[in-house]
Amino acid sequence: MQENKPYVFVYINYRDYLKELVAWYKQNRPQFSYRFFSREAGFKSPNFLKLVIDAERNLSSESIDKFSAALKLNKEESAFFRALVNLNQATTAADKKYYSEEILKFKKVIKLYPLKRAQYDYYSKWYNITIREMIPARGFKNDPKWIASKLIPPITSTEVEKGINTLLELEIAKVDNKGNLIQAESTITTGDQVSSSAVVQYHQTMIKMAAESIERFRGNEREISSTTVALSSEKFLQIQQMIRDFRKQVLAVAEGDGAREKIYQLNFQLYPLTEIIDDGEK
DNA sequence: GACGGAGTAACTGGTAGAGA
DNA sequence: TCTCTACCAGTTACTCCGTC
Repeated sequence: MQENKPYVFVYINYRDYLKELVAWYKQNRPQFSYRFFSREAGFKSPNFLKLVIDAERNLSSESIDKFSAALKLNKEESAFFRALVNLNQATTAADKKYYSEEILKFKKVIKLYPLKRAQYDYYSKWYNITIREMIPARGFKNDPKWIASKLIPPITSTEVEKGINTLLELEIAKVDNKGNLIQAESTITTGDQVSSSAVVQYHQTMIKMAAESIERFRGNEREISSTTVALSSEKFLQIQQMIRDFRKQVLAVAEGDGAREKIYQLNFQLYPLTEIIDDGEK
C-alpha cells in the first residue's frame, strides 16, 4: 500500500496530478473507478475523468468545482487546483503570465519551491540576464545606481537591486571576499509551465526591444535585416540547424572576447507567413 | 449465459467566430 | 443581423470482461 496520497501543491500540471491520484486511489480503494469518480463528482459521463487526464477534454469552471468537491480538496487546495487548471489550459501568453503569478502567490508553493519565484523573475525581467552578462565586463561596478545608468532602456536602481538579489538567490552570481560581484556556474530549470511562461515573456520582450531599437539606435550601432523566402519542410529544418550552429559560433566568439565593452542582444526568428501552399489540389 | 461494472467510440447540443 | 461552420464539453450506447 502506497503511504501518501498525491499532494496537489507538488504538481505544476493538473493532469499529472489527476493521473497519479487515480493510480493512488486504485491501489488504496478497490471500489474506485472512472465511473465511481463520475458518480461522486456528479457527471453522467463514466469516463470524463479519463478524457481529462488524456487531455481530450478540458475542465470548465463548473467542472473544476465538481472535481475539487469529489477529490475532497480543502479551500486552499481547491484554489490552487483551479489556478493550476487555468494555467495549464491557458492559450495566450497574457493568461499564462497571470496564472503563473497566481500560482507563485500560494504559501505552500513558496515553502515547497523557495527558488521558483526567483526562477520566474530571472526570465520574466529582461534586465536580470543583462546584468549577469555585465558582471565580467571591464570596469563593471557593483553599484545599483551605476548599473541602472548603463542599461538601455533605463531602469531604476531598486529594480537593479532586486535583479542582483535574484541572481544571488539562484546562485548564478556571488559576492567574493573583496565584495565584488562575480558570475557563478549554476543551472536554472525551465521545464515546467511556470518557468516556461517566463521564458515566453523574455522572448516577447526581446523581440519588442528589437523593434524599438530601430528608432533608438543609429544604423551603424545595430544590425537589422530580414528576408522572406519560400521553403520546403526539408530546407526549413536545414536553415533551423544553420541558425543553431551560428548561435554556437557567436557564443564562442563572445567567450574569447576579453574586452566586453557593451552587452548586445542577438535575436533569431524564423516563422511561417502562410499555410502550405501546394496542398495537392489543382 | 445472465448480470453488473469497466472502458471507449460515437454522438449531441451549446457556443463562438466568420462571412454574407 | 442572420446563417453557417467548427469546436468542444459532456452524454449515450456499445463492447468487453469477470463473477456467480
